[in-house]
Amino acid sequence: MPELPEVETTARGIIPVVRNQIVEAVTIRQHRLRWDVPSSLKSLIQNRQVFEVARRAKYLLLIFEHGALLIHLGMSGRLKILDCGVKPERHDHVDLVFSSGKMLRFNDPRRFGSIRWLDGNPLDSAELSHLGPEPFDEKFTGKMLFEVSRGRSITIKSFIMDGRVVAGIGNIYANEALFRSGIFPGRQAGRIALRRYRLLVPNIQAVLTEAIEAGGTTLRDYMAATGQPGYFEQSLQVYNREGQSCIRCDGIIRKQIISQRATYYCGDCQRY
DNA sequence: CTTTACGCCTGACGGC
DNA sequence: TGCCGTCAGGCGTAAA
Repeated sequence: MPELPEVETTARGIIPVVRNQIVEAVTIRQHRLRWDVPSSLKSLIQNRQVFEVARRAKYLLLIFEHGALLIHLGMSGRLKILDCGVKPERHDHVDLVFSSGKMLRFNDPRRFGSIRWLDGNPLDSAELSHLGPEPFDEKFTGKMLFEVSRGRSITIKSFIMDGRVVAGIGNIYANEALFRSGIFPGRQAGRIALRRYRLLVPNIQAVLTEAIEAGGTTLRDYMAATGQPGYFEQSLQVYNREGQSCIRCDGIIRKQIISQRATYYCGDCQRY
């Protein structure tokens, strides 16, 4: 499900309910997520205060004084804000109940998501320290992408979806940013010129910003923690538009599998 | 080192 | 109506 804009929307949605709140209770109905939910979770966070909510790549962080809860939504995960006492539904795996009477509930049908505990400063953890810059970080520039890509034969689409290069770009927004930049997704990253990377970076930032402002993209089951769907689907220019006409030229949107992932592009304005 | 293929899971959908 | 194959927004790991 969620890429950076959806995780960011979720983070913003839970801040009013979670920040500065004390964890009163923890319920784990299903331990088996992508990684096992630690059985020590309750003793780690009960009666402790969340003092900040953050996002890094597609991870959500509930930051405590002594460590952080690292939440990943995988493909189908979501968080729900509810009043405590609401009966659980199918795939409601973990509840965090706060002393305010509100509850954060993790639901994930496919269980590709995860909830892990990180001791100490989360940014120093093995889980996060290998990540590249955030797309809005000043270190993320066309020049940087150009330099890091020299000698790489990987496709440009896989390259920008690699979290070690830049954090948080998933399949939908990789497709959209490459379309906006007129770059063929299957082109080798090492064979793209500096001026084209200088075009790509602001286009990545623009599509992510617009998607965040629209509350994300709801294709199947994505919902913000507040229960609101995202409205960016209607702004998608290539994703899921196979066979339809290009919004910019007379071309037709094609679909091709690149690096095992559905890839959409205009056959006319993304030639190389 | 880089690149690719493959699971981990459930549910929705289309074809027969 | 039901069965079966395919596909889905992520990502770590193993293998090449």
